[in-house]
Amino acid sequence: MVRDLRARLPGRRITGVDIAFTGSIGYPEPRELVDRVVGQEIVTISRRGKYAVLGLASDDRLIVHRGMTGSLLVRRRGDDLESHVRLTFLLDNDGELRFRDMRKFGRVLLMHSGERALPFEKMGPEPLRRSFTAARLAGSLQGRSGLLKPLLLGQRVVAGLGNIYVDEALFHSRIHPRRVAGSLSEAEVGRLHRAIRSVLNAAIEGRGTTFRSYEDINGNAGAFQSRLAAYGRVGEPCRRCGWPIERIVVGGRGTYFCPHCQI
DNA sequence: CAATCAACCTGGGTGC
DNA sequence: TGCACCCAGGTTGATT
Repeated sequence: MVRDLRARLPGRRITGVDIAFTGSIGYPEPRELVDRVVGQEIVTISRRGKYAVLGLASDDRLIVHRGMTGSLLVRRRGDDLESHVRLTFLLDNDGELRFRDMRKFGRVLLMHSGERALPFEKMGPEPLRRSFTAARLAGSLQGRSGLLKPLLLGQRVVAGLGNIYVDEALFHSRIHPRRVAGSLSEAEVGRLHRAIRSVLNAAIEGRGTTFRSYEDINGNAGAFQSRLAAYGRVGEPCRRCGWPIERIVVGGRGTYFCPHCQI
């Protein structure tokens, strides 16, 4: 999503904001956000964990989290309005950036670059950067008595993993999702580290996973769902050993795994 | 501090 | 058809 936005938005100026649901704005008050955003040029597009960051010429940053069902759409003025569009940023080229979010769990925030961005404060390393090493992962898991999967979902050990990609990473590293985090051997941590990176790289390459509502900035589905090995495949044969994939609940989240391969 | 769990929302699917 | 119930790519704040 960020790569697509980067090809379309830099250089555009925001000429207005239409707010259909104020709850989608997390900070500051809607009035202030509009005042600070209108007239500003979008200069940079970046990402931290699951947050997209739109850098404005004023050094304010628009920070977007899609929640469970959110999407950002780049449309032309007058294009048919999708359902559940909560915010619309009007652009100076007759375009629009629409924030669509059925379940209203997504948020848009505006923070100055000097301001401490709370969502980022306790976030762990970027999984695709060199600073995320197997040794660092091992150090973060060591001594932890909680379950591995909820820890990986917590964004503090490593940023950006959600329920689908955690299940996929655990499948490919052949680790049971109910393992205690601190119990992994060095070899297992190495496999997990490698699997996290390969799964994320493959999912980005596949332009995302459309299991239900994920859509890119043009409204198109991703393609990675066809390459999922565990998530959502309950009852279907494991791609490694043929045993039926099972669904259990771990940390309150639906969890798919192969009870034969994942120890 | 760490772990657990309800709460926030809307809609799709299933079974009776 | 209607209705109850379960499930869903996430995070946070209250409670153990």
